[in-house]
Amino acid sequence: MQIYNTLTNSKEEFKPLNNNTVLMYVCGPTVYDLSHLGHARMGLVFDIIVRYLRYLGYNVNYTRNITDIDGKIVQKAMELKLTSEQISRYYANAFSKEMQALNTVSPDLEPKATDYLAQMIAFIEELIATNHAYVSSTGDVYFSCQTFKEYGKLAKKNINELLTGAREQVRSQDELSKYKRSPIDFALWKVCDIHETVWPSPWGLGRPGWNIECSTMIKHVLGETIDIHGGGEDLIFPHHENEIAQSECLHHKQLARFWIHNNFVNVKSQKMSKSLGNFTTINELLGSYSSDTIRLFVLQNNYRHPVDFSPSGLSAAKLAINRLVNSIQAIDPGITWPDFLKPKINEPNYNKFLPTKSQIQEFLNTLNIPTDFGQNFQLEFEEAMNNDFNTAIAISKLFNLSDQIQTSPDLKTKQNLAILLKIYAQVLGFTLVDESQKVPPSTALDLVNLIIELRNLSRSNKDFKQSDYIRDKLLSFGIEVMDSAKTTWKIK
RNA sequence: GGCGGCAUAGCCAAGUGGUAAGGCAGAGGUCUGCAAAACCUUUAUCCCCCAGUUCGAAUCUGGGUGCCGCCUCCA
Repeated sequence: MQIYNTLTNSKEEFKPLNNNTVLMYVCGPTVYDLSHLGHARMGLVFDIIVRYLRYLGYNVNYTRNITDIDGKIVQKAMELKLTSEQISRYYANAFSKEMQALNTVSPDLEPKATDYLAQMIAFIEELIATNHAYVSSTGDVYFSCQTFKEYGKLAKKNINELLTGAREQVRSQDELSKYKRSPIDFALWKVCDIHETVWPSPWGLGRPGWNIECSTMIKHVLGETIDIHGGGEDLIFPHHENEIAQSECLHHKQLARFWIHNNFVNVKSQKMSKSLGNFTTINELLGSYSSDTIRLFVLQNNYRHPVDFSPSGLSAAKLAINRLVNSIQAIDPGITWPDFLKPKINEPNYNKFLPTKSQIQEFLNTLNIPTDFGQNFQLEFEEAMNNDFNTAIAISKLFNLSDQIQTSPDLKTKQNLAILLKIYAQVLGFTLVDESQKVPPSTALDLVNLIIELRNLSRSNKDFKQSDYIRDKLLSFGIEVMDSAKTTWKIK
């Protein structure tokens, strides 16, 4: 299994530190607004990583934090005259629902910054005690970047260049830099006096800096060294760089062995972002496209390359998904699925128990799948995924399989290959639910009216045999028809 | 300015030394009372430009052009 590591800018063989257990932490959302496609991409990329690692048999501890301390949350709360907690709870909830609607596996742990204040303060105190941090004349606490000689190793930045860059650029921060020993030092604790959302600390009322929460929660939830740390590419600098600095200064241990970063969703080759206002929310998207469609659209691209958002791209993905859904119809409806493959969508956390390779293999052995094709398929699928999660190739194998199903002359082969397709689509998180015959309520109303109209046509033709048949049939569906001057109906 | 990335058919996109995956659109066909859907077949002598290394390059090296991201909150 090769994974591209941002730390070394190269693909490396992945092995967890401790046997079979993978400790994985992903930077989650700051909950102050609805999420957009870009957040969905982050969710989907790490969803695939968790799914596939579990498929390989790893015991993955998937932790994704919720940032519920942030100036933007405070600002929104003031605008709406609500508390920060109300705002963050609302949007954390919305995010969780959206991620579920996208059929992503839920994190095992979802720590919130507000639950780790004491630990953050202790963390900062230790950094001060070891001279990696200092209290400025304003009372704010800063991390002293120059005490960490490896500062810049993740983002490949040279500390001197950062210093010159900062001097030229951050003119608006002149005020601030007077209190910092170095312009690149970042805040660990900021004192402030907005009543609503401040916490007491040895340095006075205030809020923790953004970077300290992840270092602290990783330490307390997962440990001092984790296997995988992930997030969006824009977090590399300064956020992840700063996490490394804080944690490694304190623990003298590597914070994360593999750093995985996903690229962005672009709109007309410009980054989709809140600040540019060119975003489409996940909810809007889910109104027009299924989770499978969105998933295909995202996963057809390499996760380290930008995806260009376009309605035509999504429509293409929608049609493509149809082909897989149609091929699945070849499955014998009488098949008995093993427990681990049964849909358990109504159970909470159903998707945490993902089938492993060996479970799938055991089941496939009971079927009579032509070994030449079936085994090649699995090998090629895994070869693709083992190469830094090359979902584009893995998906193309799904379409190859679909072609095999359609062109195979033998019914049993068709059925078995369709089972193979369904299982491996599931490994990639596709549901392949056939939604083509889902009748929306408004259409149901139109249908009843159409049948009443046709029945009235029979009645006016004095074809009472047919009109009675329709009335009885409708009644058996629970729809009572009443003929007066005008025919009416109601649900009985 | 520094660092990083990208440039492949009409469109999206994988491939990073051995002769171009996959999806959409297009073309032809099967099916069909008509229509639609579905399915099948087919579609790049070539991978931004120039020079070089090599038996062999889209893939490596050097140079150039264009686009994007990070360096400031952002997945």
